[in-house]
Amino acid sequence: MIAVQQSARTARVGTARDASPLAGTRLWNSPYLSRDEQRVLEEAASPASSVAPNVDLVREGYGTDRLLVVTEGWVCRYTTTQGGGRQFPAIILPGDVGNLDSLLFERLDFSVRTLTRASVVALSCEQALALAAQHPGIAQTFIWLALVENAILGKWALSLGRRSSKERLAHLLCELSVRLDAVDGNESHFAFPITQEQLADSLGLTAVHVNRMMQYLRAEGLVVIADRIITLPDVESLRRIGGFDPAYLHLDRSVATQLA
Amino acid sequence: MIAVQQSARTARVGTARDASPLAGTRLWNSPYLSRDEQRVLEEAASPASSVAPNVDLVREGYGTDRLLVVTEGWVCRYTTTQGGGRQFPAIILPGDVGNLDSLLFERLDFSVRTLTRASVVALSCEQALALAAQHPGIAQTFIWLALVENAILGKWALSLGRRSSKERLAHLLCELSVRLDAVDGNESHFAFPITQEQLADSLGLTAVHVNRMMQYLRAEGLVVIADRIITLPDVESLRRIGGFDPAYLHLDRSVATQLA
DNA sequence: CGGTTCGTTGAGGCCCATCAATCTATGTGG
DNA sequence: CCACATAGATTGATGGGCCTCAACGAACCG
Repeated sequence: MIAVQQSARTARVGTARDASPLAGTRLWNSPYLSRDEQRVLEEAASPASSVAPNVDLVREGYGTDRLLVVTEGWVCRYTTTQGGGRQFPAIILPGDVGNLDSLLFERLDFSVRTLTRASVVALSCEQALALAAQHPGIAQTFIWLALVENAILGKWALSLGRRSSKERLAHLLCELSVRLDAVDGNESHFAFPITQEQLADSLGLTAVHVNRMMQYLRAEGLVVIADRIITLPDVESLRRIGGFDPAYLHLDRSVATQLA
Repeated sequence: MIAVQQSARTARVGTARDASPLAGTRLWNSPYLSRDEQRVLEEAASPASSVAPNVDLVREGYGTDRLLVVTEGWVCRYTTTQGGGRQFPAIILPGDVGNLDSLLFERLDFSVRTLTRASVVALSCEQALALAAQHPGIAQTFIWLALVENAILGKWALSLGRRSSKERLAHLLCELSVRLDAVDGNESHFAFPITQEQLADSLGLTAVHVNRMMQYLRAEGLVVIADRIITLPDVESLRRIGGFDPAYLHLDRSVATQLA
């Protein structure tokens, strides 16, 4: 099945055959990098290290001197209110950078935490900044990564502020399917290791209500979940419900077309 | 009154005496720019042009070849749901860039619209990118601008997802007072040209409910509004209500300390 | 002075939170 | 291999925060 291959590909970005642990990463696949710049980045990257689920990689108010590039597993950013409420400003999928902010900021204003077991490649911030200063393509890549994050977060804000719970869930599922490159025709199929409570923290809802909305989507035949694998048999309908238009992910010039 | 001077300062970033229309702008005041880089940016900027209130500068799905730097007035980004719901992912204050995304993206995934009469300085995207490639400080400045936008939006997501309407409003007022550099001791005082409907679109609420929460804050003596000027007599209490901590604005290395 | 925008107020209702219990799956130690 | 513990999913009952609809007042303006 194509879908299975895709979910395998998205679950692990780099393969043993690749020269660099960064291979397949958005940082590495950036359309703004020359071969030379790609090579320079590769050399600066540390080997991947494995991290258990539910581990904080960085805590809000603290900093790191390393950029964390996730190559396997799901990671989140989270922030909390004084009352204990938790909200994810981002879900970080294989290939994404977890803490781009560390490039310029001493202290992060969010925490970064693994949702599943994950593989993380580290890159010295100092070195990354120095490389950006020497190589325009690397600098542009960082700008690009930040702008795409921004675009995604902007749509999350729209969901959080103006969409019903059902629409929010549908929109998030559509976004994940596209970001994981798991859309195959009008179907989508990918590993879905996240709990309903974590979904709730992404959507600004309670786990109980996420459960009910998930049941609704299942009853409509728009979502099938089995063995932590999710199938979206009718992506088009789900997109209509969520008001999802993939344009904001700006995949036109990125990895997707590079592979084509 | 110091407060009045501050509100004047924040309402108009550049002054007639400044050589460049960019003067006072976050782009121009970036801590990462050398004098030389500042000068190069100045030369690339067009003179400021005035725009009426409620005018779209760019529409979602379209693009511009110009970076729009707001030097006077308030501007917003907005997105809409299929049902007509509107949400601001950002409020753009004097000194901010309205459409950083245009640097790299053909089409914007939000619209940019004036809330008040505004002055806008344009900067060719092509030229800006070329300058970023030649001048590391300019490239870092763009990264910095994008990361700060991201940090702000992340906190908005926390508000939208997990804070009550009262907390949301308090948090936004605190954020605006700091971004406008209008905090003076435990008081704050600044021009407040935004309607309650526009506030609602920032907060993911209805105008009716914003009105009620505003009344609540006024009744508590935490907000005073007269002649489109807002006064926060007790910033500390307002921050406690909103769970506001200005760290996420990352002002430590920026304009504020540059002026000191 | 009439029109328009914005702020204000009230009544009623719904979406989603809250609280609590049950069920299932997984894992773990004896 | 079973008893038990734990995490996650599910279900039900109840309530509240915010929305919706509607009307009115106030300020501004040509």
